[in-house]
Amino acid sequence: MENKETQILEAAEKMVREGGYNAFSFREIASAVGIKSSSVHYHFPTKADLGAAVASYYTDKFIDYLGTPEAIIQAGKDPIDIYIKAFRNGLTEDKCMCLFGMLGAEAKVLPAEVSAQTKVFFERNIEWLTQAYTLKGSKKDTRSKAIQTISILEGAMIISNAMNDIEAFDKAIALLYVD
Amino acid sequence: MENKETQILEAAEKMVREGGYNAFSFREIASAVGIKSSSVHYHFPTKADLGAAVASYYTDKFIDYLGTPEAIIQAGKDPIDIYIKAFRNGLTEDKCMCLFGMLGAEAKVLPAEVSAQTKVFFERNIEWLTQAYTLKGSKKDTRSKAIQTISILEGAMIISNAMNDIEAFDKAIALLYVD
DNA sequence: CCACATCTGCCTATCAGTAGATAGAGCGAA
DNA sequence: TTCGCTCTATCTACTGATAGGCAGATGTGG
Repeated sequence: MENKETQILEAAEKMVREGGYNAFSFREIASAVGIKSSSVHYHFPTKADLGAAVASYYTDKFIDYLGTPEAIIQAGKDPIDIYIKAFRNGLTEDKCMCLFGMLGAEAKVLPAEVSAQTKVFFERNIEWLTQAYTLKGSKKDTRSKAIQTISILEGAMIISNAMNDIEAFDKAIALLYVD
Repeated sequence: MENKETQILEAAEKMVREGGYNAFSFREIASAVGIKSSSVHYHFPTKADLGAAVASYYTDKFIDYLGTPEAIIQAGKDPIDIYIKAFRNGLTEDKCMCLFGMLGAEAKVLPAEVSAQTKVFFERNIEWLTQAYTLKGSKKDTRSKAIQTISILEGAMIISNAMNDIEAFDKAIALLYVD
C-alpha cells in the first residue's frame, strides 16, 4: 500500500473534487485512511498546508500523465486530443470535477498558498496547450486558443456535473473539434 | 430599504458566489443584514431551504434581466451578445463567479433541493439560448450550440476568477464571436 | 553486540470557536 | 388579542489545532 502521506493526499483530492475546499475535514480524511486527525496534522500541520499540497500533487500528476506535446506529436498523436481525453477521463472514471475547476471557482475564499497553487495549475496548463497549438502549426494567438480550450473544458465539466449528464460534456466540447 | 427576506437572499447570494454553499453561515448572513441568526431561521428554516431559495431567486433575476430572445431581436439586438454581456457584467460588477458556476461544481455535495434548482437554472438557460440561436437562423443542433455557449462562459469565469484576470475572460470567449 | 539516545508516526485527550438548529419570551402593529 | 418578526439563551455536533505520551525503528558510541 502507498504510504500514509500519499493516502491522505488522495483522500483529500477526492473530497475537494467532490465538494470543494470547505467540504473536507481532518477527521473525515483521517477516518478515510484509517488514522486519527492528529496524525493528519503531523503530516500537514494546517489545512492550508494540506490544501496546497493536494493542489501541487494534482498538478504534477496531471501534467505527468499528459506527457509533453512534443512527445505526443512524435508518437503520431494529436496533443489537443490527448488533452481533451485526459479531462474526459477525469469526469468518467472519477465521476467528479477537475480539482481546479473547483478551486478556481472558490479562489476568492482560499488561503493564499492554495489560490497561488491554483494559478500555477492554470498557468502551466495554458503553457502546455499554447505549445501544443504552436507545434500543430497554428500561426497566431496560440495562447488565446489555449485559454479557450481549457475554459470550455472546465465549463463543460460544470454543466455535465450539474446536470449529471456526460452527454452534455461531449456536446459542449464539440466546438473544440471545429477548426 | 428592501425587506429583510430579500436582504438575506442578497447577502447569501454574494457569499455563495464568493465561496460556495459551504462558505456561508447563518451567523454571517445575520450580521450582514443586522439581525440575529435565529431570525434568519425564521425566514428560512434550514440551510437547504435558504440555499434553494437563493438559487431560484438568482435564476429568476437572471432570466428577467435578460428578457426574451424575441424581444431582444425585435429591439434590433443580438440575444447571444446580450447573454454574453450579462455574464460579463456579473464578473466585472460583482467581481465574482456566476452563482451556478459555483453550485454546479459543488452539485455532488449539495442538499437535494439545491442541486435540483441548479439543474433548473441550466435547463432554463439552455432553453433560452437554444431559442436565441433558432431565432437567429441557425439550422441545426441549436441545443448543442446553447450548451457550448454556456460552457465556455462558465469556464471562462473560472479561469478569470482563478487567475484574477478579466482579460482571460475575454480571450476565452472570443470563440463565441467566430461563426 | 550492547546500551543509550533519537527520530518517526501514531495515539489519547483536550481546547476554543463555530456550525445549524430550537424553545420560548418580548414587542409593536393591525 | 393575535400576528409578524425579532430577540436571548441554549443545545449538540463538529471544526482546526495543540500538548504530551508511547511504541517501534534507526542510529551511534563503547
